[in-house]
Amino acid sequence: MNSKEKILSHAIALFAEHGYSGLSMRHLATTVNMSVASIYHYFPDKNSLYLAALQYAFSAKEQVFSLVWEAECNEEQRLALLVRSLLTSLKDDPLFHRLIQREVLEANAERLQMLAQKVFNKQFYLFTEFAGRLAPTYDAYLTAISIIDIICGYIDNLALHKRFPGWKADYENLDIVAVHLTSLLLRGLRPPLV
Amino acid sequence: MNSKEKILSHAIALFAEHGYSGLSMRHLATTVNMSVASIYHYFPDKNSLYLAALQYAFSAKEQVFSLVWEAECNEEQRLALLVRSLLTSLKDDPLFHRLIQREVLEANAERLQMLAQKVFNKQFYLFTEFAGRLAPTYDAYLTAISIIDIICGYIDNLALHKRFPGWKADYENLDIVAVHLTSLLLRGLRPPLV
DNA sequence: TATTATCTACCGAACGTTTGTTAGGTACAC
DNA sequence: GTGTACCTAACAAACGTTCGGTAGATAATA
Repeated sequence: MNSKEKILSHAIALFAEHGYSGLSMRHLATTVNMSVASIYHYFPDKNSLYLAALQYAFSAKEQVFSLVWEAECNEEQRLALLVRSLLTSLKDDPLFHRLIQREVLEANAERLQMLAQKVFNKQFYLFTEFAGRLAPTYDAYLTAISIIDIICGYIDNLALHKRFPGWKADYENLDIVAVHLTSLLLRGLRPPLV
Repeated sequence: MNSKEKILSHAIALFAEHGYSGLSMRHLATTVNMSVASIYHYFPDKNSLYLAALQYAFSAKEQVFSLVWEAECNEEQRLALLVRSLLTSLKDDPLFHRLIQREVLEANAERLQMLAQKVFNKQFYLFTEFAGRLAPTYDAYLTAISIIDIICGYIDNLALHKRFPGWKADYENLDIVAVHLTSLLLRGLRPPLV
């Protein structure tokens, strides 16, 4: 790993932890064992570094779901696989998860546009196609974002949910949660009962 | 509204927009038309001001759901009411929504504990009770957080979802979204088909 | 009632520190 | 000799915070 990649990978972790304005160039420089000036040798300013770190982080996640889309199974089994994969990949990579959360929260219109079009576009397209096959009775777009939101919402709010009275260790077991969410979605997306 | 409340209400808006480290005391002072020193007359430091602003914001939201819990209707109608109320109250008060999002994202264990126990505790209890009556077949806790997460997730990710190809203006119409989410949840929470 | 003391609400100006950024330089490779 | 990779040291600006003060209201005293 060369110096530029070393800076980027540390920047991802630190931006995820402290946010854009919460991370100083000196803090980053100390972490990567370099001088501040050396970082400016690779990136013109802090904002460019941040954008580069974002793209670097996302590029590594591009093909996470190819396994799901390419699996040879029926669409209900694919949903189970999808729920499990999305839950795990968000929970096992908290830095990436925080980075997305921060970006969705703080990004301006232009950056959100970039995120939607350059990073998630293809995956979202595959997602809506799948949603249409899984639940042809319903609007594929709404189906897709409902699946995404209930999964992401679970992980997003996990830290808070854990503090409510009644919490059991089971609820953090992704196998159990995945089964619960999958079956809820499967029933919910069946054609309406007359 | 006295000076202290004026400072707090502006602080809520500005912290929600810029985050803790993104908002300077000078910026806040300019916004409330006061000197920086005057703010320090009311609050000992920036951190105390932030905590005071949090509690001030949350105290106004305490009884938002009493209407839902007290409505005289069956539990399926109550779910519809709940989905509608939560969607609207998050979407119509984006400052409050952002403040929660930031807090869930950035808070340490201690602050999350306070948020869960001092702010949302009672509402969450009522929520799980309701979840148990609505879907007695399933785990009330998982039911409750699934309902919360799919609704909050929708609003949380709305800004991003809007940028995906295929987006229609309808999807921002809360009446339409509420109907979609309510019926998905109602079907999803029915007893399993054998 | 007049005077003095106390308190509250505010302010300008400054404190020392940290911020993003840059200028100018060294060491080594090609 | 030109370029890359890095450095120390400094810049101006912005940061959270504090000091010492003023103006006016309120209370206490004579």
